[in-house]
Amino acid sequence: MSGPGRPRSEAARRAVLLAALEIVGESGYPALTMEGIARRAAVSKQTVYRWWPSKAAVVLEALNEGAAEIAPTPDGEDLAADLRAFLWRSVHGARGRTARLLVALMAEAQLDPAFARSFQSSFLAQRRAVMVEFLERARARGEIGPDVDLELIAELFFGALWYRLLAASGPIDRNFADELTDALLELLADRSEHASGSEIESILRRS
Amino acid sequence: MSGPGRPRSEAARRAVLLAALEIVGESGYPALTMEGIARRAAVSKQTVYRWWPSKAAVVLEALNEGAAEIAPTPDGEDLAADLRAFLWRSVHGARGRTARLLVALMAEAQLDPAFARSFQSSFLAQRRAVMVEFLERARARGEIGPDVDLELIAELFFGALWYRLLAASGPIDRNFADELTDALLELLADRSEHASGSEIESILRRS
DNA sequence: TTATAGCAGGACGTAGCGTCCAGTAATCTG
DNA sequence: CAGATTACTGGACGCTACGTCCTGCTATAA
Repeated sequence: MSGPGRPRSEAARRAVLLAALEIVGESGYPALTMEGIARRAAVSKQTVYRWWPSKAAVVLEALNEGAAEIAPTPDGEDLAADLRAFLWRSVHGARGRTARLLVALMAEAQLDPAFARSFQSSFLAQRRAVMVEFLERARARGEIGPDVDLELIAELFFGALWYRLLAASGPIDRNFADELTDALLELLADRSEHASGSEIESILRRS
Repeated sequence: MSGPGRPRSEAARRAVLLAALEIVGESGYPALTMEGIARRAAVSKQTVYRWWPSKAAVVLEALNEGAAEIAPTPDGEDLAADLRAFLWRSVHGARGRTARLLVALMAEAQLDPAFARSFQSSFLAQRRAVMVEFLERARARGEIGPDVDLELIAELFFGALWYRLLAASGPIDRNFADELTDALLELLADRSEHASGSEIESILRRS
């Protein structure tokens, strides 16, 4: 398939990703530099710039590389149990070493518009989509009413999770996941009279 | 009051804060540097380092300077209306120029542990506390049941707001504030049987 | 008047930035 | 095999900001 010319070195690619992870693990993300990556990977600086525009791009690829084995979400027949499992998996996957990478990438996305686009589309939006699809399957089984905004539910969850990560407002543990599960289940229990009543009220109040 | 020696120059202080805001406004936060601040403020670099440890600290002080006139939250007798007003005020205050400052500071907090501490304690925790106190006053009036975790409510709100800011997942407008208001009101409507049932379930499920 | 603290102006070495070049290495096409 | 094409190395480049230091001057309190 690939045209003429020397093919890209897979060894160099892996060495770069590994070096980046090692440096972050040992010295923290702020200490990561393109020069340092090239040195540690024993690779020319030119090669690094050839394939990645910034250190954040390197880290994002390393992260996606490791997170390739995301097992699909198992759906049962009990929304409460399924959601609890789903949220716990998500919360559990945002701890320790991974947590440090996540917050660093989110920070970088705020400072680098080009990286922001790839991070938002190739990571954040993906995660939201997975959750929304999970909820839509439950709705198809009749476990969620038609009047609940599933996008909003997903945003409440990821918002709370990211807030804990970024604001260090509390532990990211099983209890946190359970509290969120209970709250979201309450919102998913579509008591339509109350819900539509509330919407009408808000419309009136706005005028 | 102050001991001997030349007093701190208020003119220099204001010049530094103003210069920082101007540079951010014109060229964006990433273009802000300590050297640039000193140049623009026509102030010695030494003076800047004398009073602020980092550019983020300068911006945080400038932000707090401008946000000094935060009017106290008016409590009425209707939780729904009060909460709607409260959330809208908060959402409205996180837009435009201020939004750019906020995301930059949050980003910096992830990369600079020393700044993270001051940002979390002197800003994020403050905002949460104001909201929790607002909710506690409503609870004291009997508008919120005793079994609702007000800290969690506040975290859901700020989480969603910050997520919109950082992930650019949607517009930060009146409709967004209203959706959040409706969702939180639903959670604040303490239907205790349902809630405690859910908690018991979660305890059983954990064992 | 003297001690004390703040400010201006500039110099310093360090380090990463992002780009460029010349030379070498690996692969496809004819 | 020969030539075209692309990738990788190694080093160099100017640039900019970093954070610290020094000298001399200025403004206030005791």
